Amino acid sequence: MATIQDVAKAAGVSAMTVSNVINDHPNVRTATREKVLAAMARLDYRVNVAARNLRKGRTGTIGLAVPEVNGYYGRLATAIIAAAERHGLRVSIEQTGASRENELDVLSMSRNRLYDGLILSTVGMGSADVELLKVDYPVVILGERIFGGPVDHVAMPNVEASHAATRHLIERGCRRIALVCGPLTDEVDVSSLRFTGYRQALLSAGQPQDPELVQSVERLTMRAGALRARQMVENGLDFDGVFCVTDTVAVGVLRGLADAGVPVPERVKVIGFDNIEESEFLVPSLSTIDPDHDMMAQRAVDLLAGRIERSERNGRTEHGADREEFVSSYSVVIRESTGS
Amino acid sequence: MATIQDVAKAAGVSAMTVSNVINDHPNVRTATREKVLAAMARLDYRVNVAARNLRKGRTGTIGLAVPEVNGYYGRLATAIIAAAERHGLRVSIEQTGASRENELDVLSMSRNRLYDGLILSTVGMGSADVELLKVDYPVVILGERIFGGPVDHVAMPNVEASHAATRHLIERGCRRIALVCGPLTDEVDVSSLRFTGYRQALLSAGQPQDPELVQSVERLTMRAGALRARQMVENGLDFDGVFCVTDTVAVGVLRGLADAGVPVPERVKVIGFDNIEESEFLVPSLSTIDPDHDMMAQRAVDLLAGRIERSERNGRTEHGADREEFVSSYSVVIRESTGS
DNA sequence: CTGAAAGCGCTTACAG
DNA sequence: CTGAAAGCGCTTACAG
Repeated sequence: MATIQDVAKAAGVSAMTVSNVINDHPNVRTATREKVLAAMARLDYRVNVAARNLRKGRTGTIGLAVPEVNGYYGRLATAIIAAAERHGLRVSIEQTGASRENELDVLSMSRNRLYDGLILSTVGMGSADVELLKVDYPVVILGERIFGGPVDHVAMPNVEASHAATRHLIERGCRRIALVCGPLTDEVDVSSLRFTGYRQALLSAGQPQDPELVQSVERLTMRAGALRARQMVENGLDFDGVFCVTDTVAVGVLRGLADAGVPVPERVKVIGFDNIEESEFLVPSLSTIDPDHDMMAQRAVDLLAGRIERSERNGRTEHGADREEFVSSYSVVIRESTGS
Repeated sequence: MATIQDVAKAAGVSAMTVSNVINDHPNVRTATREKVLAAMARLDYRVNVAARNLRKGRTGTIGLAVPEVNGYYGRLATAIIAAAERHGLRVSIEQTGASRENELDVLSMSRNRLYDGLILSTVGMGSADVELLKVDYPVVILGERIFGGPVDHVAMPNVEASHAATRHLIERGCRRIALVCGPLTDEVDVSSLRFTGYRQALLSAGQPQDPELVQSVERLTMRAGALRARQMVENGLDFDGVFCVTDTVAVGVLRGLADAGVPVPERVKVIGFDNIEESEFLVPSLSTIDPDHDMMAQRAVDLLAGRIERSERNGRTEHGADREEFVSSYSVVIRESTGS
């Protein structure tokens, strides 16, 4: 593997001049540049990024920590990679498996200067862990659970959008609306926030809040949704609408209702949240909330890139003061499952 | 940011001893080790990975180049990240967008020693590009299109599994089986290979091969599948079975048939390929081919890790001679769409 | 069991 | 427009 020294020798110039050519610095005579380029081609020279990183103190790579690279997070990751590319940044993906421990691990790993910054999708960490976000490199939180922390935050309008989804069911004539959600906690997680929006909508409409209608499943998977929907029908639960806190679990709910012989939307109307790709093509197609994923991704990367630039100029990562909280826009997508 | 020198000074030892502690080398007295660990904790020391990489000549990171991180490739990426972790390797994902150019870009980028090796999912490159795979670092090809190349290769049993899928439809009584596939080429791409399996099955069963039944769409998306299925019915095409070359396009086909009022499986039976997560929960649930993704991922990473180790020992990446070609196993998953 | 020193391959003030 | 040299922060033969 040829080094910059080899090229310098072959071209009859100094290493610095080779470096100048590589980095497109202006002060190189055309003739010199060409000599160097020829030597580089001849020796099949490739810059050693590890050496450059060490010298520059940055790697040009950001970390993206998500629970997994599937479904919703796959879509998000795709958007983030695209946005990072526009900033000339590479993305390295870490899977956290939604565990608090792994999320914290990622935080201390990245400190190793492997990444110039980190986009962390918090699912396991709670607001009690806010202090641990005070690391000495740029971090952007993407998701719920941590608000008012020491770093930039990009989130969805969970409460408002859930309110709108539930209201949509009410407007379609539903009077007994079930909620299928994950475990409800005191934390500001996805399920709890969307539950709040659901409750608010019922309240605004003057509908009674029957605890039996709140169907919490352990994990928001298709399988869990299918199982729970069947149980709801078998147990004789009286309901004519379902707000599912994710499209993924809604796919299962639609399946479970079909298994139980309940026609959607005739007898029960269903709405989800996320607008994953398949929602449009299910039978019946799934009404849902469409948060602006691309904008969230773009924003998260922009914020991080800004932090990286500033911390480079200052030599320090600042905390507190000027942090940003961005909430994306959303729309209600009306399809067959709510009787479009 | 504390360096190893700072720690050495604080602990009253040499940098080398600190290094020995960090890397768990045996020859350190317990008392010394503890002094060093205490100093590390006090200074909040984190190893500088860039420096270590430069010194070691490797990064502990492998590249994974896939068209996108969604659907099928998301699942694969998840499995690969898990497998790499077992080898102590980090994974950096590059999106190629299925273009030949980007795939070639990734090949030359990684040469920059950013990655210790590369898993490349070829979708755009063709067999004409085989020579370009002769790079001086370990590469494993994951996918079709390039067989007999200079590097290890992990593939699916496309022809055999497609044969089995089609035979399943025949056994269910289908006599006019349509194929929904991508563009058919002379290359060994997914569509062409699966088309071959389809044709073989028809041949074995003594069924006529009607070119009208081969429905090639530009891109294998849900939308394209839905549109094409509707057109097939509207155009009065006579068919009682459909083999879709991917589950993704099959989701669309099921939707399109529903739009056209064609009951599945009563009038038309449908089978896909890939066994993506949602296939089980569609209405009707989708019969499909389940290739062993986890095994493919595991195998690809094992092969790459082996190459990395050997090229480290030899200081050279060998080509040709001992390359491996691994074909995964598969099973036919029978569900409602073929009238289970 | 521990240390002094070289060197991995770059980039960048500083000179000229 | 070009060069000599220092230094980024590690690891590792080589000594002792």
